Amino acid sequence: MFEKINAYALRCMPFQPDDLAYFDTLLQYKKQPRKTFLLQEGEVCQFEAYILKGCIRTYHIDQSGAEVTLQFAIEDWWVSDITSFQNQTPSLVYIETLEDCELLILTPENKEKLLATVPGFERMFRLMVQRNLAQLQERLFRTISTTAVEKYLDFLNRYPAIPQRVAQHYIASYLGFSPEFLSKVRKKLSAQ
Amino acid sequence: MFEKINAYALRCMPFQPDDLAYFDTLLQYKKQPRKTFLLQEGEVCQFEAYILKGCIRTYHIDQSGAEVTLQFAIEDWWVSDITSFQNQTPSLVYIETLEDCELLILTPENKEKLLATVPGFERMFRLMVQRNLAQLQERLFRTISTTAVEKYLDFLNRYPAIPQRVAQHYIASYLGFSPEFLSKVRKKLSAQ
DNA sequence: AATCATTTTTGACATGGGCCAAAGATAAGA
DNA sequence: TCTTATCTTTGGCCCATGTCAAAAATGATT
Repeated sequence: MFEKINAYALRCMPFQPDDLAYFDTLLQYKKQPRKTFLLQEGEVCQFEAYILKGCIRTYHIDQSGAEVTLQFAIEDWWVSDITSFQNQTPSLVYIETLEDCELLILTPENKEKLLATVPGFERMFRLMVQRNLAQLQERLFRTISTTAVEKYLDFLNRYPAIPQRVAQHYIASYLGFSPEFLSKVRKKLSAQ
Repeated sequence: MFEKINAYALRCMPFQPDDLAYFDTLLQYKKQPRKTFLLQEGEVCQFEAYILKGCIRTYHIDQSGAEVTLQFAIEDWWVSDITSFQNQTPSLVYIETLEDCELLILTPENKEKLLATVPGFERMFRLMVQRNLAQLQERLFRTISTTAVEKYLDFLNRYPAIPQRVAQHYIASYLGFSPEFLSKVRKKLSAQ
């Protein structure tokens, strides 16, 4: 059950076996059925979840009621609303399973214990946030300065596993255009 | 010279006077004239700079040669390319002064010393990154789902001090549209 | 297998915002 | 103060993308 997540940790930092063993004791295994929410807008996020199995989407609903997808996550990724989790403030986003999922959950209390006991984990979580920030920055640049075709091709390159698993209109909402238009983009691309 | 930055630190964490005194010894005062670069694309960022005086812009140049402004920063803000700084990897951005500036510089070595000596500063820098991440997320949502008029009004609200200090076309490049179009947006708004 | 719900595709039409070029306005530097 | 460079405004035209509505395809449930 814990091999994958331990390997993830080791890629961030050379932990000792007993550090990892302790880490594992703080994780709660949880099944979460398809099309259910791990978090809804307004709630305070009480988890960082490592995905053993399944596919999850984080999204925001804007004033006009449209969904904007912030992130897709699959096996070997973490999902959370880190802002809400850290500050214990109400979240702006929904976190929803797109498939039946198996997760390992880290609660705020257990994270605190972990960091107090094995400070090396600070590094792992810092790297995760930093990676997030860097990716988000690049995504902003792309959102502002590339065309729909470029955005879609870039998405396929960057996340080749996702299109096979999630409905196309979710990808449109990630890229920032309408599902109809994504369909037209795809038609255009396949015509060549 | 250090009152403002010490006050900044205290807003993040209740430091002891001698912690702050030590912090101050690690900061290098630096003048930087208007229209010069603190960092250029491809360089590795060797600073986090606290702005005592002046105005700074961080931007990226995309494939087609267009500038996308990532951030404006004025007095009592920090600027850096944190991704490049932490990983010591080449930066994707330019950091340029828009006015004559006075800065307090923290180098990677001094930051390391600081964190080793006063671990409480971890918190300050973590908060800074986190705030950054939260803001960037919200900005992405706005970039995707609001109109040009809404973006501009939101900018005025969020950063009322900026428009008085920076050229309008920089604001356009922050909001993601052409300078001509921003001018038309402003005309439309003033007509009402 | 049949039905119902959800997605995707298509086409017609509307529009927000880009691009270009020229004219005005402002600011910087000598 | 004058000159020159930079920035902003304006107008015209164009195209990328949105919206709406309907049809086709796919998937889920009984």
